[in-house]
Amino acid sequence: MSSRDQVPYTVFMARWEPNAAERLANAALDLFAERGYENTTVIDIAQRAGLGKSTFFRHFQDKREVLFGRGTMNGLLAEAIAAAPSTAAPLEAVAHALDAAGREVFTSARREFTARRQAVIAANPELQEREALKNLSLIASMTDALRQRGVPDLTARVAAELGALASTIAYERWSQTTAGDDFSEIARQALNDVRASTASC
Amino acid sequence: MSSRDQVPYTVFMARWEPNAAERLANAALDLFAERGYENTTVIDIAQRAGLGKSTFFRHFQDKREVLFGRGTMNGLLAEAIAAAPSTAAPLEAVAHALDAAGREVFTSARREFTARRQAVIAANPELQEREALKNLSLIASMTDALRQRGVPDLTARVAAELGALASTIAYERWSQTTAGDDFSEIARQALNDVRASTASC
DNA sequence: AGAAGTGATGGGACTTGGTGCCATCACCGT
DNA sequence: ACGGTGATGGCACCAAGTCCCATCACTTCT
Repeated sequence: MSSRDQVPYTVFMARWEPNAAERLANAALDLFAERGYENTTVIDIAQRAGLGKSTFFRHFQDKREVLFGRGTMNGLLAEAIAAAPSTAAPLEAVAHALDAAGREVFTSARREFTARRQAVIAANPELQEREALKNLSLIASMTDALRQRGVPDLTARVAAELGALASTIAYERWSQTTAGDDFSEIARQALNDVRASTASC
Repeated sequence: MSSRDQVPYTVFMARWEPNAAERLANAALDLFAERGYENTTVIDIAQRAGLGKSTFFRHFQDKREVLFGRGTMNGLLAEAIAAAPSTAAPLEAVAHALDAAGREVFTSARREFTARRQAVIAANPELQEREALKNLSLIASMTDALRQRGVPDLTARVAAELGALASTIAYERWSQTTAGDDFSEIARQALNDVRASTASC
């Protein structure tokens, strides 16, 4: 308290700096990577971000959600599917969606960040549950978007499911490549591989 | 304490009656159906089963797990896939697995119970997360079982995923039928429908 | 029969996730 | 200078989950 008065205000005033949610997310990822998810308290996260416990829960529904940020993916994929040419087959529309994901989310700039995040998730069942649910939500969004294109119900579900599988496989390959390969290309290839595999079932 | 001595022993001695886990699971399903998952305390469940909180957590890892019992499904599906004739294509082996599930798990005797359980899950996101994770685990088991039959990696994943989708769809149809339809038949039909849909993608 | 052992249970203390409420603070417009 | 607004902090509180130890019913050995 007394030492605080001797130094420039901004050094200590994390309280009113902007981007509280982003600071919290970064602090969380750092701590999870350092000591693990279970050995990190919400209070720990808030403190590292220069905030309080209350503020954490004002920005995130729960402790897990801090790793899954603003779920902008659903809308992104749905819009990309809707924007696909009306002549495109279901899986081609899904390919458009994966392309959009590569352009907007899985950019080469965020590759390292995404990898760290994924490592944390892989190390904790609680986080895997949340991720599984988010994935279900993505599939539901894609299914809806396909239905609105006039795709029959069952076909829409199958296409969305195959798209999600291709996305998962693409992500695995993308995070293993050392070079700065483009996610969109990898995803397109993965989707073709998946489509080919459906034939040999 | 004093009143306990005045009445027959067995009336109050839930403590040493057998099947503690089963009693807990039944009590939990009842209470969840009555007041909802969130309005039910672990202590409530334990009390209705005539047990204590400690005992609950000795039988189940957490509050959610009480609805997902002994995960015997993984082994069942894996064994059924392994037992399928070596000439069977991947999806045919998966069909064998769904058949086994219909014979051992989704029996007409358990239809009502399964329906109540599913209604409770559908009403709560926390439980949906757990179910999503269990489903991932099932898919992983089936994928492994297929790989051990010599099925290539990607094909195994696709087949397992399509099988899981067929299973979900079959379950939806099965729980909607008023008659005592056989799950195995419905599942076989659902798998055929899914396979047909993959063609029109 | 009595003693010792075994396994399931009960219960309380404790940590943590999560909610609710209210006072406080910085900033903005009047 | 004044009041309004929105973000924050802190506290009290409940429930989930962990730990530890005493207790109890039942078994086995002496």
